[in-house]
Amino acid sequence: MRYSNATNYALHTMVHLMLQPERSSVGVQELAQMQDLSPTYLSKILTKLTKAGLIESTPGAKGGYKISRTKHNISFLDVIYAVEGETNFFECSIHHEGCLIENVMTQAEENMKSELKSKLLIDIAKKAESK
Amino acid sequence: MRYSNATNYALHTMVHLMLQPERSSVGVQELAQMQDLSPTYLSKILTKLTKAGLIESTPGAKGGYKISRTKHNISFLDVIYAVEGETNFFECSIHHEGCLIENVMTQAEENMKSELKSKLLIDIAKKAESK
DNA sequence: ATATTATAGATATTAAGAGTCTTTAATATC
DNA sequence: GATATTAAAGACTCTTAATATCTATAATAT
Repeated sequence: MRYSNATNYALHTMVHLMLQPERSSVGVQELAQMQDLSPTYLSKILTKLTKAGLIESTPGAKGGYKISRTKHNISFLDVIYAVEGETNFFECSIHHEGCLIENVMTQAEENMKSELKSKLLIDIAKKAESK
Repeated sequence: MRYSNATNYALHTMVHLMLQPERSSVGVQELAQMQDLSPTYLSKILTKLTKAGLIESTPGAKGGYKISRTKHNISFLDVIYAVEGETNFFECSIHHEGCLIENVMTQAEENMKSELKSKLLIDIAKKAESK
């Protein structure tokens, strides 16, 4: 199993937006170019981030996308959920109560997600900046 | 992202085989019926487990599949790797050295895998037995 | 009014997963 | 040795999700 490319693009975009001075707006054109993507495709991903409240969009001239002013401490998990939805890695197809296998898999998944929830984009942005 | 159904089937089959008295052979017919699968489809999955050395197969009358006599302490991760391959959840498409995002994702993935490596099928089988 | 930029919807393409069918090879039993 | 049984392998189909692309529409700044 793999995370989608979309998740990868979203994470890179978020860090890039975090690095903007004053967290000002950047157009999809520039964001797409940066990652060698078509603007229309990236905009689909960015709309998901917008709906999740992670970024804000303003149409029109001088518009674009910028980091949300209201949502702070955005984590890796926030971005993943926004792009991929809050689905589970594993679900037992044989629906018997309290499947022991599902229990183990779910526990492992939750630990991973808990870790990704504690990883904040801002920390990555700061690290990237200081390089 | 999701683990494949095949992984689910494989895990259930492994536990079932663990529960056999003397760990004797079971035919794909019975294993498939148990999970409401077609035998030919399940056999594809079982062949992967065989090649990975997790189970042993004997063709012919009274043949079937049984837990490997040589490989002990089979973990959840062993089964997952056998079925899905040892792929990574996340790979940065922009191939720059030491991508900070990839680092975070890889670390989280490794922790999860490390946990799944410590979860042994035999323990699940024992729990299931005592119910 | 015009240029710019995001959003939405329709559509096409590709890749992977899921599953079936048929043939071949190996083994046990008689 | 003949026969029945069972796994392995290969070709093939079907479905679904991801990955896009294109066009039209709505919102905003100048």
